[in-house]
Amino acid sequence: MASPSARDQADWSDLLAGDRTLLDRTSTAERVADALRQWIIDGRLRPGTQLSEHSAGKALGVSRNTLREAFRLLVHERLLVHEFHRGVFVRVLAADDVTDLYRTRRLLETSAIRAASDVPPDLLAERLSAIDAAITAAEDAAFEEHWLDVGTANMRFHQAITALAGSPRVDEIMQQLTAELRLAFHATSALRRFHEPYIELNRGIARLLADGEFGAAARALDEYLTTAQRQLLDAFA
Amino acid sequence: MASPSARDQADWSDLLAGDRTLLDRTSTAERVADALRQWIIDGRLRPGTQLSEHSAGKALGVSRNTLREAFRLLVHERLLVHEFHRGVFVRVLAADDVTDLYRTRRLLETSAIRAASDVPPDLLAERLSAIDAAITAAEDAAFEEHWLDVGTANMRFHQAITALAGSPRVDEIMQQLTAELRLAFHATSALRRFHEPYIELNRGIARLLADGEFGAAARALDEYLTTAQRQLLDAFA
DNA sequence: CGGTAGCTAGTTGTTCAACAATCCGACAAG
DNA sequence: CTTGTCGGATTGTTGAACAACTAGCTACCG
Repeated sequence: MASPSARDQADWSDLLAGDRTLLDRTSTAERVADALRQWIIDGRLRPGTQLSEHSAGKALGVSRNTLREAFRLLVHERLLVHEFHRGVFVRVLAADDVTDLYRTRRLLETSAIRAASDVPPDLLAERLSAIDAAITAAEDAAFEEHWLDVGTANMRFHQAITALAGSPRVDEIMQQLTAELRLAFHATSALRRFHEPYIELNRGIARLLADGEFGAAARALDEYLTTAQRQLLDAFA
Repeated sequence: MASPSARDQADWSDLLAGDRTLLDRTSTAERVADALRQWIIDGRLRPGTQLSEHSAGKALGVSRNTLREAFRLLVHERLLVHEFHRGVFVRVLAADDVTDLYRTRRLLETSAIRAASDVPPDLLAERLSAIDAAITAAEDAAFEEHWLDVGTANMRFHQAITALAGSPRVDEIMQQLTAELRLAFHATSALRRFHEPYIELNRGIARLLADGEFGAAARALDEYLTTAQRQLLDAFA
């Protein structure tokens, strides 16, 4: 018990416990849901598309029951809508949805920034570097003119912002919101014009955060999101 | 088209469209999920209980597949946990979960209060009256010594607080958080001592809101939640 | 010509039965 | 006390079957 080898074994079990969740997640329905989610996020499945159980099941090589379980998961994430006795469709966002998505984002992101003032310095530095990494990734992708990747990196910037709150639940909520937002982005064809100008604004906000100007950063982000929302709503009409 | 009967028909279709969502929600899996959710929230299913597919399916009179769909829904709401090849269990909250739940609540509720300053007066009055109604319900239930109902009314108070943000998504997030919180409450046997003292504090916050003192109300709620969190964490040990 | 009722074909909702994969406890061996 | 092995029980997944429903077509009637 007090021997060195016992101590090693305790360390092993801790490490294994951390990985267990990753190894266990091999359910067929979840993998199907992962694939569908990726297809929707990438825009390979356009909003409004109907996913028939028979053809989708045959295409993916899974049974109807398994596929229905996967559908349920994505319906709960709001990526699909389920109409009783009619089928499931890739969600089509309405203008109201965009408004509410941005309202929720604004609330979460600005609160997370304000909560950052209570974070211990070492943790804060770690989270700020995650924000910087996302911006750098966006800059690199813009240089190579991969506008879809720019969008992905921008999303990761905003997720890193909410991660300042240090809450797993808030992180998951934000992840779901960003996936939902992709549905809106696919409505705008000009991805470049939509994503490119925000990289610089993101850099500015990161600078304010690095200087500890949390209030100013929150205000800047609030204004920023209002602009983005308006631009996206315009593209809807 | 312009005849009175055509107008009547238009009115009918509007009315029917409003009810359709209620009538359509007759999926067996969802009704099963509703029943299970209620049992968990009421404490009839204690945290840690395993729900075997066979016995639960026989008890509810539904097939295994339908039951599994219902399980998926509740797993996604974090009321159940699913362990691969082992089964589903009523969630057992850890201290970390309670901490994170309160962190998220604090973020959402205080932000919603701060957002209330931008709400038009007539809408604001409506939402404030919903808050008052919840407090009154709690007072009545306390008078009759129905402590479970006091807890329910208190939850509704907090949901009414977040409703100040005016966002359907925030409302849904909060509803899920409160359901999850019930799991924690069932760990404390002394429901009365836990819920009763907060009624008066709620009333005080409502008064601040009615006076337009949003900043003070947010600060009071923040402190309040910190106290409640500590009390709940103590009950966990 | 316009609209309505009924019919048909195809899809979804739900159940059932079967088999494979996995977990769990018990028991035996070192 | 740990390690292997085995058998029963539970879950994961599939396929088929039937009921319930939707949508589009047709024929009929005014």
